[in-house]
Amino acid sequence: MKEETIRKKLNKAGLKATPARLAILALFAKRHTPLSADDIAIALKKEKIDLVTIYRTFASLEKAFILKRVDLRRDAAYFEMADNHHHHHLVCTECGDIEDFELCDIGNLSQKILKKSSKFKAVSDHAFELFGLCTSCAGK
Amino acid sequence: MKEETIRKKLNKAGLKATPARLAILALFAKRHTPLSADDIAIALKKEKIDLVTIYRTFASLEKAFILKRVDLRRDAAYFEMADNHHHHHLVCTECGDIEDFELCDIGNLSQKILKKSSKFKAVSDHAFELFGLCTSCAGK
DNA sequence: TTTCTTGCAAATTTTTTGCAACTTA
DNA sequence: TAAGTTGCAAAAAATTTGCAAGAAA
Repeated sequence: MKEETIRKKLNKAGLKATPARLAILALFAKRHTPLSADDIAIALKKEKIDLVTIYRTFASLEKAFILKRVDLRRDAAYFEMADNHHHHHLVCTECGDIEDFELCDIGNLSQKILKKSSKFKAVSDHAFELFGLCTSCAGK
Repeated sequence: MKEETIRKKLNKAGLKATPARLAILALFAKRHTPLSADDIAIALKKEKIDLVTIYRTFASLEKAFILKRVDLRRDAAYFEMADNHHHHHLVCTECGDIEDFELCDIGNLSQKILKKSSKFKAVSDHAFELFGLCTSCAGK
């Protein structure tokens, strides 16, 4: 993703295009896998971005729907670009390896569920991840 | 759930039926909502179960498939009885309120996804939660 | 009695807050 | 310049570890 695109995105959200945000978003755009605060600190150690800044960036970009949280059942919080083509993850419970998949019928499903619900009025997002064994871990 | 049932479950898993485990599982059986370590410590404060014990109980019961982890996008880890009728959650992003739903086609879906996968051999579990607004928060 | 569990203290790890200095628009 | 951001230090919260004492099978 071009820096210009990222700047526009931030702008539209009313967020300033600071070096930290640009670097973090560029990293998310380059890597197509969920990243934790620590992952980012390590990958951008040359840029020396404070962990606090990374956490605050997560918070502001999540609120702006630029990043989205991904549940990997790990210790730390993971995020991903929100605008990538809609997809979810197969997660290996043994080695943590991740594969994306796009097949996701959940838009329909969630409308059905919402209709049946007595307490909910709207659904804005969903978590959908599959946990299992990758070929190499299953072989062991 | 009767204590006898719980004892059997633990037994079958090769785990000892200690007071802490019995109390924790009884609580999970009574409340039908996901609970964090803290929730349990508070609910069972009369029993004075150490937080460390609760975390260790989570670990052993999760491994034994007696408890399962639930992703609520909160700060702490939440668990639930694993054997309850299969269900998932609508989670209000505003107030945290939870409603269960049972409609879940994911068994089929995950087989389809697995077939298409190049790296995965088996899927043993899935996370599927919907995030949105409950009626009362949507009204605000 | 043997093995598994617990509690306590202490350490780690993850995430958040306060505040002054500094950038971006 | 005004509003939003960052880094640093410190705190808070969540989770884990070591070890000796205690309980279950």
